[in-house]
Amino acid sequence: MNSRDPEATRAALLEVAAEEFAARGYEGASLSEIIGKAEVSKGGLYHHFASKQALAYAVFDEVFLDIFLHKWDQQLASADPVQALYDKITQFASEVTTEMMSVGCPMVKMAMELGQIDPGIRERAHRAFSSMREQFLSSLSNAQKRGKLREGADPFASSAFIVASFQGLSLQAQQSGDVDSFRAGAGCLAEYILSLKP
Amino acid sequence: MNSRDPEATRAALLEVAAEEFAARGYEGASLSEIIGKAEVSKGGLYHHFASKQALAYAVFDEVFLDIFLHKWDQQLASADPVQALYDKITQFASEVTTEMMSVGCPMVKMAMELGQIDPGIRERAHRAFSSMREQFLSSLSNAQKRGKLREGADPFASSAFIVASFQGLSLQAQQSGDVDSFRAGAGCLAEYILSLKP
DNA sequence: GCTTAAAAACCAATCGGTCGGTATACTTCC
DNA sequence: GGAAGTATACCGACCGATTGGTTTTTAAGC
Repeated sequence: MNSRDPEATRAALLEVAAEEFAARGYEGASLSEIIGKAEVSKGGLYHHFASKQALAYAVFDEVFLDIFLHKWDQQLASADPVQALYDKITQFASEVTTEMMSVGCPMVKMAMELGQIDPGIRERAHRAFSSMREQFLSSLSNAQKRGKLREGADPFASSAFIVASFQGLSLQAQQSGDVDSFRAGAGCLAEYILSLKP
Repeated sequence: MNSRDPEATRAALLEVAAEEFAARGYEGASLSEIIGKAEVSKGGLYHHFASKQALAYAVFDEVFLDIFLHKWDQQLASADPVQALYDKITQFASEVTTEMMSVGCPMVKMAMELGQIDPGIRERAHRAFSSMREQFLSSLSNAQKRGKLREGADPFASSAFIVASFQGLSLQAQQSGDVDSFRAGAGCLAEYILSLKP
């Protein structure tokens, strides 16, 4: 990586760092390992990032956050988001394998490890969840206006519940490794979503 | 702590280690810090625990697991567990404060950090979730026999869903710090639980 | 030729872990 | 019951390795 291409160098560092942080956590990840895999020297890393913390912030903002915030884009943009969410979840539940479950969301993992310690991460996590909730709220509110969501349903509450439930199911699946209970639980969630239809 | 009381020494180490692991994570916690707060020497620690990993296993088994597995004891042992769960969740949602939300379950945190890396932790987490699911399943199945759970309900699926949803809500609350959306989400969960009544 | 990306050597601090040794307690034997 | 021997509990100096981070040097590109 001595081809003097700053953007490529930065991107390589960001990519490898994201892998390492996701796999070993913030404290567990070592800069030596990162620069080794990215084939960048120590000086190169510290030219682009002021500290390990700054690197983590960049990974959070530029890698993890994107994955997190665009997970439901397609469903929420649909003309009938309730139906789209139902379809996606039932489909996902039927296709899921043990390997898929073991991954987990890197954003959540980093927020969990550092949220209590690092105000910067806490703030970022807060913003991320707020954004996702707003996405759902906006989509479901519009759906309600178009008559695609039951009149009595509370879009705000439903948003919070759906997001949290899915996250909980994923987390439990990841830590438990039990496909059957994930499928069963996801079935209940799908059922709940269906109950939101008019 | 040179009063030669092995059990007390061990207990002190376990207690402090639990705090440190919960606050800073496994990698973030330092043995020097732990022995400092517990007022035990390095040799004392390594007399009781073979390694940092062994200490973490002990904390998991003897501290975190208990908290995790007995959280719903009272509700599940009730004559009408569905109603008891509903009551507990609505009560909790109404009483919850920002400080309470920021804690999070230490077992889940440790499982999240080490589950992908350490087979011992992965196995323990798997057992923990299985146990909790079995607790719910057994309680709900019995309730169904006694006519306290709707005939058409699936105790297995409902167990998985309730546990996962509550975990997801807690996690989102912890990372987001938003009391309102937790309350709203918990309201939906309570509503779902109520729908399981005959 | 000046700026800047990247490399390389280097730093103090801290990490988990080891080890020789000491003080206390429990057994054993006379 | 007291001496001797053994096991346990604990101490703290020390270890090599590694950590995140800094400084110095090299070299590429407008």
